[in-house]
Amino acid sequence: MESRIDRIKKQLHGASYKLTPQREATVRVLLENEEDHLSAEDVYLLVKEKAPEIGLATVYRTLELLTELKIVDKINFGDGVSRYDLRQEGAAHFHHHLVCIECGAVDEIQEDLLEDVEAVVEKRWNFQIKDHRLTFHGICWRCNEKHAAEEKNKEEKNRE
Amino acid sequence: MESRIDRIKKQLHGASYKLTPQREATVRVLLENEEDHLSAEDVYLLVKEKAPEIGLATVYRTLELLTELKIVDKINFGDGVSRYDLRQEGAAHFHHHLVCIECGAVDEIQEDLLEDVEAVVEKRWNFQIKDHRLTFHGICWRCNEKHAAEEKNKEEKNRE
DNA sequence: TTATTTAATGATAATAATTATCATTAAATA
DNA sequence: TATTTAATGATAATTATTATCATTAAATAA
Ligand SMILES: [Mn+2]
Ligand SMILES: [Mn+2]
Ligand SMILES: [Zn+2]
Ligand SMILES: [Zn+2]
Repeated sequence: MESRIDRIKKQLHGASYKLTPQREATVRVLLENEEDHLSAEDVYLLVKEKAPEIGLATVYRTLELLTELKIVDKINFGDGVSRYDLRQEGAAHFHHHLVCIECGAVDEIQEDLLEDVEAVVEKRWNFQIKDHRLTFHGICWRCNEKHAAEEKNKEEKNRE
Repeated sequence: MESRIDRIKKQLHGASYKLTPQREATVRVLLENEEDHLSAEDVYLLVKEKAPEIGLATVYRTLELLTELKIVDKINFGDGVSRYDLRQEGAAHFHHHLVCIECGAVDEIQEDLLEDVEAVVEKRWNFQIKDHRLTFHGICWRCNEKHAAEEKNKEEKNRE
């Protein structure tokens, strides 16, 4: 974890930026909530708990900077706010997302899965792919299981 | 074209909405600019040319309605505005996009390409896919060709 | 038809996310 | 130490979108 911070520090230095206390606090919040998809406001509130003097503008600026350096990815799930997602270290591409239209959960797919598709796109459309965004909208495994259980229950009642 | 409007009219009626003159004017603008990716404001300005009395709120409402009925898809390319895209008639899923990071062009891929990936996601993640968004970011064929031409030019100069 | 209810519209106010501004502070450098 | 530069925090400005509400159009009932 500390090493992760160190590596991010080096990435910043490499682009001649400093890891100021505010920036570090922001990065820590992102690391501590890696599985979430926080908005700038979300990050701001969490950072404030540990560094109450920080300003919202600084959080926006830091998130913008981290996006520029491809340390985080900015993503929009269509709810009117941008969300920020730590990129897996060394990942060539952004990971994929599963958005549940029933419960709102957002799950992640770290596997690439797109290698073949990208090969086709690069060749057939002569498009040099640098990154991508792939989001599936549908019903998550939790909701699916819940429905299956309900279904089973109903059948049992019917048999009585 | 007229038949396309008629079918949309029927879709609206099927959900007990009317195709009012304002709604029709909005749909026509979308049909006439099918290859574009217009924002609500863009649509508003274009509709105004033919139906100057229309209000911005009505355009927003119409676009929302059309999205609900899956006649258009709402998409966000990360530039802070929602864009509206007519769905291909009878298409199960939204088409894909190629966003050029050099010239800003947005091209479309109508082919599915994701069948295999979706089969994997449905099975391995027990996720019931209803729709998706897939956008590639990179360098478009026009910019690629331009670079190739420049490269060739430079080589020729060198040989002299 | 005319009266009445309902749906849709247009103008505009309100909201909310993001960006810009600017004075202040911290850090780096001379 | 003095000076330049980078970063910050407060807050104003901007902008896309949504909410409100009076008015109009359409559908329906009488
Ligand atoms: Mn994610
Ligand atoms: Mn499109
Ligand atoms: Zn769910
Ligand atoms: Zn291009």
